[in-house]
Amino acid sequence: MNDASDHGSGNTHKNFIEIEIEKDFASKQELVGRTVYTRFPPEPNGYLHIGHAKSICLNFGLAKTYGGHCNLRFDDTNPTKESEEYVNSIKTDVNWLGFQWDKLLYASDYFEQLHDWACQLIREGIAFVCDLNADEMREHRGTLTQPGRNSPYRDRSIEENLDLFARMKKGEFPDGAKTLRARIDMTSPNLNLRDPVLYRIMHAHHHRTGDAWCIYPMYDWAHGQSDSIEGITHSICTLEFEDHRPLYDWFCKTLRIYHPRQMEFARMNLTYTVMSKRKLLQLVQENHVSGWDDPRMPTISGLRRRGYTPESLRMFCERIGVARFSSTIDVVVLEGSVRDHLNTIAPRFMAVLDPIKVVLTNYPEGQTEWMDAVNNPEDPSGGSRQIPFTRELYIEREDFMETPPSKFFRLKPAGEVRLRYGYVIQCNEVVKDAEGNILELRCTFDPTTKSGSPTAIERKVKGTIHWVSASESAEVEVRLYDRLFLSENPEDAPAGKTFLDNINPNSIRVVRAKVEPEVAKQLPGAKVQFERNGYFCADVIDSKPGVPVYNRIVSLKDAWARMTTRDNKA
RNA sequence: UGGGGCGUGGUGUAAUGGUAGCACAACAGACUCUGACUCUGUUUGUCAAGGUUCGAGUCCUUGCGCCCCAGCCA
Repeated sequence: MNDASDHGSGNTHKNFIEIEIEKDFASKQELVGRTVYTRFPPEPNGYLHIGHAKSICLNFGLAKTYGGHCNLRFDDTNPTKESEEYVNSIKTDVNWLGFQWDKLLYASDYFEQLHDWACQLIREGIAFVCDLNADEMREHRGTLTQPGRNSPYRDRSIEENLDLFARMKKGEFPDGAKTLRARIDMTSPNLNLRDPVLYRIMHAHHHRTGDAWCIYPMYDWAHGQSDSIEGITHSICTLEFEDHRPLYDWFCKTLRIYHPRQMEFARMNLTYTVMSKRKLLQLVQENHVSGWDDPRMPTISGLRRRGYTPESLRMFCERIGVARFSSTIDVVVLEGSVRDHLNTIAPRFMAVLDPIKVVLTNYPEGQTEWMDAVNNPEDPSGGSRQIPFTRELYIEREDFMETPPSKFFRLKPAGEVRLRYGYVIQCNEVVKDAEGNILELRCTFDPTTKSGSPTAIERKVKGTIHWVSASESAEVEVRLYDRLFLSENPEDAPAGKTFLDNINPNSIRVVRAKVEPEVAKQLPGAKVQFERNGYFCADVIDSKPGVPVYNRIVSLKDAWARMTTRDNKA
């Protein structure tokens, strides 16, 4: 067995699941000669989100760590909520995250077997057909503090149960008319054991089995047995299924079939977003976002479109760890992960998001110099490119201040700043309109300071800013995304309000940016860094050939912004 | 308030009963033609109270707090 400690990215200790797995393999007779077998079992009733990524990384990661296998199994036992669209999106997302399943399976593959096992239980007198309707059943179930009462149909004969169940299967009864239940214990303090429903009648078309069935197994009746059939050694799920484990165990034991071990871990919460399927659906349906893959959504498809890489998501899952404590992860951990990955791979470009014109009064009109610029300082093999330098340029509006604070290293009246890969310039004049708005900055450049020249090296200036030629640049649409919600926990809204009231009205800002020519040539999906701004991704949907539209994935860390906001607060 | 879980710095996550560590964040400094990256350093923690023990985050007792369960959803 391999050592679980080598996951990379710093996290060298084992989590509690790995520890338990190792104990099991060291001590359990039935595991001798076997390897770890896990499964990722989504219901295809929606799009996967970052919380699922944690489960995917865990299940597939365990298999990889221990040289075992992991299946992708769709828990498709409720045809009214499921569709092939979701099946396909889930397959895409799992693969995109970088994982290959051993087998692609469906709970519906086992419908026949599950049905046979149900008949077995009936024949053994431990399952019965119940005529109680939903309301009556709820009433008989009791409450958290009061025991339930036996169904009046609990003691039907085996023959009658067999007959009734067969007729349920044949379609003789309408939806809801009858259920098949296990005879366990209506007084159990665990509500899951109070004669749970095994089958319900649903005259619904299933996306895989069509109209072959009109009775469908419940989750509890399907899940453990599916694990068992597949030879899953460790069935890993989230904490809310903990109360179901006694049932899971009871079914395996009662059916006398291979018995996987269910283990639960805490699902993740993320600050500044919502994760429940219902709320995500609501955001989509009420058009608060453009769709499941809106770049502001915490869905895998949204993060992918935003520009997150599989590597960054895996790194994130590694960093947050696995435990049984319901934690809330600060979204900065997610943002930090994508920064760390993109820093190593993203080519650098210059882009001015909020341009202000600079005229170099001593620079020849009509002249263009091609300046050499490094593509990625983190990647020596990345090479370099040429950027046009001209008399008229754009710089970022916030890189100039007329009356700056003391630590402001950028351009100011009579001050000097280096233009990255260009020259050192000095600001001589601020041209304004009648209202006092700055129209342009008139500056002079120092010809001895050309980037890369020997004379440039001696010249030290505190600040370096990015720029783009006014005449030799392109213009692109850039979408500046911010967090979708204003509050850390959008769900805790004041009385009478909902999470929707916490939506950030400025979660997207669209600008036209001036960019160096190369930026306009990037292909959809390209991930780049706009120097001193952030990481950006050419949108896969809205970019057209030769006309990319950029999404801001995440800004760069900004010590200056931190410093200024802190001073303002003080 | 029946049952099941869970409480370790700001956020996560470790620690056969034996020096409370790691990551992220923050802060300070160094470096810097990205106020990025990198490097160095620093701050901050065992829910509480008792008990057992030479020694308790870990074991025991009591209390407090949080999460999950009353679908013919998963």
